[in-house]
Amino acid sequence: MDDEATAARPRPNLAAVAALAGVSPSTASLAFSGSGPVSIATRERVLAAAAQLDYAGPDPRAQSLRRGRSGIIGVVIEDRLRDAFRDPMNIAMLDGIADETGSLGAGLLLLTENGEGAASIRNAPVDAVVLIGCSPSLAAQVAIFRQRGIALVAIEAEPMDEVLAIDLDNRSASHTLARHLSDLGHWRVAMVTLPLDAARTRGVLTEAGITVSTGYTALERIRGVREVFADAPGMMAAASSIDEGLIAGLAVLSEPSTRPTAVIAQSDLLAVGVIRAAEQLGLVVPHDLSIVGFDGVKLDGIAPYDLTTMVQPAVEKGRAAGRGVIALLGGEHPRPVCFTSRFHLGTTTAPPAG
Amino acid sequence: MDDEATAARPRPNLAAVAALAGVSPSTASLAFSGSGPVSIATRERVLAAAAQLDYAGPDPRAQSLRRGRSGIIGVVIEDRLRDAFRDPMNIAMLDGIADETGSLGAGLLLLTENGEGAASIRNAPVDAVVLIGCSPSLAAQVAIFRQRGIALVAIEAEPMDEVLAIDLDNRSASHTLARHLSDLGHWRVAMVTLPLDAARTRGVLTEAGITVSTGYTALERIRGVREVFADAPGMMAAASSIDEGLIAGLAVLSEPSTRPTAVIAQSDLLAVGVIRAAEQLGLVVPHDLSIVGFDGVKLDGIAPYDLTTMVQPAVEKGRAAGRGVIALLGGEHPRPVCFTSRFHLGTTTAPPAG
DNA sequence: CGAAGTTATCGAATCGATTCGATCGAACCG
DNA sequence: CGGTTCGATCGAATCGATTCGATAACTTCG
Repeated sequence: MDDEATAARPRPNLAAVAALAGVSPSTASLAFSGSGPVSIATRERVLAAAAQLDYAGPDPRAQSLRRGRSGIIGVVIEDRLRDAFRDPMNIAMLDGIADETGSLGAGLLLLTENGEGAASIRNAPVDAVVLIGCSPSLAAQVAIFRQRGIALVAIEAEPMDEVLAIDLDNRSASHTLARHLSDLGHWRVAMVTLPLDAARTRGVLTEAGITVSTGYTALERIRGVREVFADAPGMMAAASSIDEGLIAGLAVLSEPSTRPTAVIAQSDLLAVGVIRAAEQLGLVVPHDLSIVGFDGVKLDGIAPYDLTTMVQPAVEKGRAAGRGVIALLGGEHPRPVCFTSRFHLGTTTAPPAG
Repeated sequence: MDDEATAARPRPNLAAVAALAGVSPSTASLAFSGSGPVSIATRERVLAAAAQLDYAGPDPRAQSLRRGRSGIIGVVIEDRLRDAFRDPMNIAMLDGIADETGSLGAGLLLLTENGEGAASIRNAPVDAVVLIGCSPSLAAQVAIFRQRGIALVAIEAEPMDEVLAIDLDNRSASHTLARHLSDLGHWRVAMVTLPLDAARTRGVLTEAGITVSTGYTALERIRGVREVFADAPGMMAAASSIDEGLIAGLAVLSEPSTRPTAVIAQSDLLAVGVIRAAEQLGLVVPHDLSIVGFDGVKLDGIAPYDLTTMVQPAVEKGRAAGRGVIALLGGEHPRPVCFTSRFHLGTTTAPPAG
């Protein structure tokens, strides 16, 4: 009964509508798309026939085959959505992309690179792809998309051929932060970094680890710091989150003899975690320990700190990526963009106590 | 030069590969899909030809037309991604959906219902759609998808025909919280609710507002509370966030003469905001004011409270929705699911002071 | 050695719409 | 009044793959 009701009602197609309206399929198509000369009477007849048949409009699958465009933009996210969306910067970028590409029609397709997700990278019917953040298998992904002839935009990734780069001044921004601490008189400075490799290994930052790293953003930020503090040690976090900042912060601060007077965290969330760690160890910020972050996340609701940080235009980065996608699809050759971060002096930095 | 390089390289299709390999397109298709008897020699010849032409595999657009399936699952999100993803529950659900539907192939397509997004609802090449949370235009959306013959799953929405419901025990869970406060001796209890209408109106909860409301979850939670406190007043927030909780909290608590002894916030984030409001007004939680939330968000990193709340299985809800999608696409008739929340006694509730 | 049964391959129809070029009729102009 | 032009409509090809039924070759068994 139920099955019959469902199965016995095959979706009508444009040809059926055209037949009922007494016109050819081509005319019916014209009537729907609005492009091309169709008399008002005919159009209304077609629309009436469509209504009578409960026709929902042209099948997007057929359209995308014929037009060679699906209207879908892919966004490649790291393994788990949960992890990716924990970082407010990623959400902001996604929002910016959605803002600009909304007019294209279909929407944003979330693609993950893990396991069975590889299939999604190979099979997704996307017109263009935005690569958010750096991924271990970035090169492999880019190769696949290139072979498929799909337009590519990468946010904060190493420059690559045929990939439109949307970059951030990670290195000089980090330099600015380091310089700020240096100016205050700090010289024992440690870093808490974003993940450097695919495995998101926690632990001490080593030169070997840097060499094989695939984390472009993290690397650039390290380089910026080391332009000022050439030997600054570091601790790698497994993600950009408060929890991870706490873990890394405890590791960095727990040993009093090697305790730095300032910590440069590669994200605001990590910085908040480091502050927590400091508090747990009885250190007063900024008296005993200066802390800087990166991103400019609004912490109003999250933590009662005014963090010294570099504010980056995350939504704007997403918008630029979205505009880049549109330009590429329009056959243009947009130029790469590099955004600059703005220094924000908060209350978490001060001259070293000693 | 560049244009020539790009334009002069039309993507090869399966027919071209077949021609080069000296077989028919049908055989080449068999060789790629692996379904059907193809001799090893032939398959290798086809694959070699594909490699030679730099063929990236069957075009997903053509496949989806032929097969009638795109492998894409749509997820309808409220207006702005930013707003939707501010709520950890939504992220958790999305993650659960992704978990279960990952095997389907293409990925999750984010659909928004605003302005031009309406086009995306009408045109998205999706096989099924998960409606997350309640939307003002839910009925209209459902009508469109139904007409298009797209399988529907709704998380926490009013029961509708041909829509698989994944529900939560919002009413009885809220009853439990209210009962908890009642048992402690509270009788002047106020609510801070999730948005009740499309406009996300802030302000005093009115009976008229309840009547025209489209916010299923918010309504159910109100009903649960009013089973215990029949006349409990409320303040509507514009979103589930700490900021909004602060605003609503200040509104509820600022007038000492009408100040409640307990506040039932409809989400943990709202509850944290209300606690902030209480602190700003010099009230001590839980001595001067008891506060309960809803959701069971991990606040470890966000706020130093152990909130009394109902813990809901958000990821599991998403998983159930994902399984529902798969079942529906498999032609099954899955039964609706209703999850239950678990009471968590924290340190934000106590008997009233007076 | 011929009938029955496999196995590999091919042809052609099909999915549903778009679009270019052709056609037909009517209005317009000299 | 005949030729031209413009507008509306139609036919047919096309997008790229999948899949069913047919065919051919080849094995197996009586």
